[in-house]
Amino acid sequence: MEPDTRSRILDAAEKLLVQHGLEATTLRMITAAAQANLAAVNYHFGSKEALIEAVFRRRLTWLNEQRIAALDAFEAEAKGAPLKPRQIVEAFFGVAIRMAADRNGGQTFMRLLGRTYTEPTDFVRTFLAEEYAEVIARFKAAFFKALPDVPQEEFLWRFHFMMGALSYAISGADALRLLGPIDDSDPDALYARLMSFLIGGLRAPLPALLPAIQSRPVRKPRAKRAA
Amino acid sequence: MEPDTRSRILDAAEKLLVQHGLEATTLRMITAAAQANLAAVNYHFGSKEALIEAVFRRRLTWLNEQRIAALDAFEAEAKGAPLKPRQIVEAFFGVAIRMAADRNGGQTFMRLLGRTYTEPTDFVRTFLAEEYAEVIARFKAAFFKALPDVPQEEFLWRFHFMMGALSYAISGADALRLLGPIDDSDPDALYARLMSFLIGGLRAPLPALLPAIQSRPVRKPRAKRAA
DNA sequence: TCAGGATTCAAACGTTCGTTTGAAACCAAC
DNA sequence: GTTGGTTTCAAACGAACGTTTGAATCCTGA
Repeated sequence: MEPDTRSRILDAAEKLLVQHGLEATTLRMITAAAQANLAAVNYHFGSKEALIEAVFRRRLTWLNEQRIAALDAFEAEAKGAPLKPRQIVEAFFGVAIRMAADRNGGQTFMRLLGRTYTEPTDFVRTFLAEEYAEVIARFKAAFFKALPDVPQEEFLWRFHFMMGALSYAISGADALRLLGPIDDSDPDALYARLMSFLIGGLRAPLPALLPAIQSRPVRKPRAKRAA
Repeated sequence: MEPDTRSRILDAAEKLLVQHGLEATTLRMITAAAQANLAAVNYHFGSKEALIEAVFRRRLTWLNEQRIAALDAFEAEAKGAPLKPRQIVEAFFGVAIRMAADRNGGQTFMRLLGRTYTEPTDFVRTFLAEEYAEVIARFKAAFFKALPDVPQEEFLWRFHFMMGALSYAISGADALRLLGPIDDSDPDALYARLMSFLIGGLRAPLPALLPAIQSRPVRKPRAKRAA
C-alpha cells in the first residue's frame, strides 16, 4: 500500500459508504479494507461521523469550486449579458457529471453524493447545506437573470428535478438494471444524454397551475382524476 | 389503537424506514412506535427482512396494478394506434405522484420507494426487480410504439432520468431545503410541474452522440447540439 | 364453562457495534 | 544510542442489535 493510513481509510470509506450506506457501513469493514487497525479511525479522525464528514469534504469543496469557476468563466465571456440556460446547466451539472466520469475516485464519490441527498441523516444534511450555500446562491442568481419570465418557485422545482435526474444518471447501472441491460460505460454519451434531457425539461412550457386552465376539454379520458 | 398489531407494525415501519433507512431502522424503534412487543415482529413476519418486504409489497403491488390499469385505459381508447408520449408518462408517473399525494400512508411509502432505488440492498433489489418486471415490460413496449424514432437505449436512459426526477419530486422538502424555502404542500401543483418537466425532457432533441452509436438512420428529428 | 390455539410479554441469547485503553513499534532529531 | 513524539496494535469496554424462549394472557368454538 502506497498512501498513508489516513488516505487509505478515506478511500476505503468512500467505496464502502456508497455500497452500504452511511449507517450500515462499519468501522471494522473500513479498516479491514484499508488494511489498517480498527483504532486508526478514531486516532486520525476522532469518530465515525468525523470520518464521513472528511470523506465528503475532501471532494465536495473542490467540486463546488469547479462549478463556480465554470460559472465565472461563462459570465466573464458574456460581459454582463445574461447567460444562456445551457451554459448555466453546463456549469452546474456538466462539472458534476464529468467528475462522475473520473474513474479515480470521483465516480465513487458522486454516487455516494447522489445517494446521500435522499438519505437524510441529520448531521450530513446540515453539513451539506453549509457546503452548498455559496454555489446555490450563485446559480440561483444566474438562472433568474437568464430566465426572468420563469417564476422563482417554478425554477427551484425544476432545479430540484434536474438534481434528481443527475443523481440517477450517476448512480447509473445500480438502479438502471431494473429497466433492462444497459451500457453505462461511455461517460461522453451519458453527458450528452443528460444535458439534452435537462435542457429539454428546463425549457419546457410552464405548467398551467390554475385548475380552470388545466381542465381542457380534450376527449374524455376514462376515470381521470381532476388535476 | 384501533388496528391490529400487524398493521400497526407495518405503519410504524413504513414511517421509520423512510426516516432512517433500511439498515439503520431497528426493530426496537419499530415496535416502540407501534406500541407492540419486540417479539411481535418475528412472530407476525418471521424476520426483519420479511417485515421490510411486507412493507413494500403492501403498496407496491397496488401501485403497479394502477399503472397498468391506466395504460390499459389509454390503449383501449386509442384502438391500436400509438399512444401519445404524454399519456404514457401520465400512466406511469402520474399514478405515482398521485399516490405520493395521498396523505394516508401513500406519501410516506413513495418517499421510501424513491429512496430505496439508490440504496442497493441486495434482497430489496431482487425483490423490486421481480415486482417491477411486468409493468416495465408494458411501458417499454408502449414507449417504443409511440416514439419509434428514438433509439431504444436512448429512451431507457430518459426513462431512468425521469425516475430520478420523480424520486426527488416525491422526497420533496427533505432534500429541497438545500435550495431555499419552498412550498411543497400543493400536490396538484407538483403534479403539473413534474409532468411539464418530464415531457419536456422526454421530447428533447436527441443528443449528438458518437457516430458509431448513432449510425442507424434516424428519421429526421433534427439532431443537433454538438457535444 | 372450559379447553386449546393465537397472541403477547419480559427476559435473555449470542453477536456486533463505536469507542477507549495502554503498551508496543516506529522514526526523526540530537 | 538515546530521547520524545507519532503512529500502530491487540484487547477490552458498555451498549445496542436481531432473534429466541417459555410462560402468561387473550380469545374463540364447542
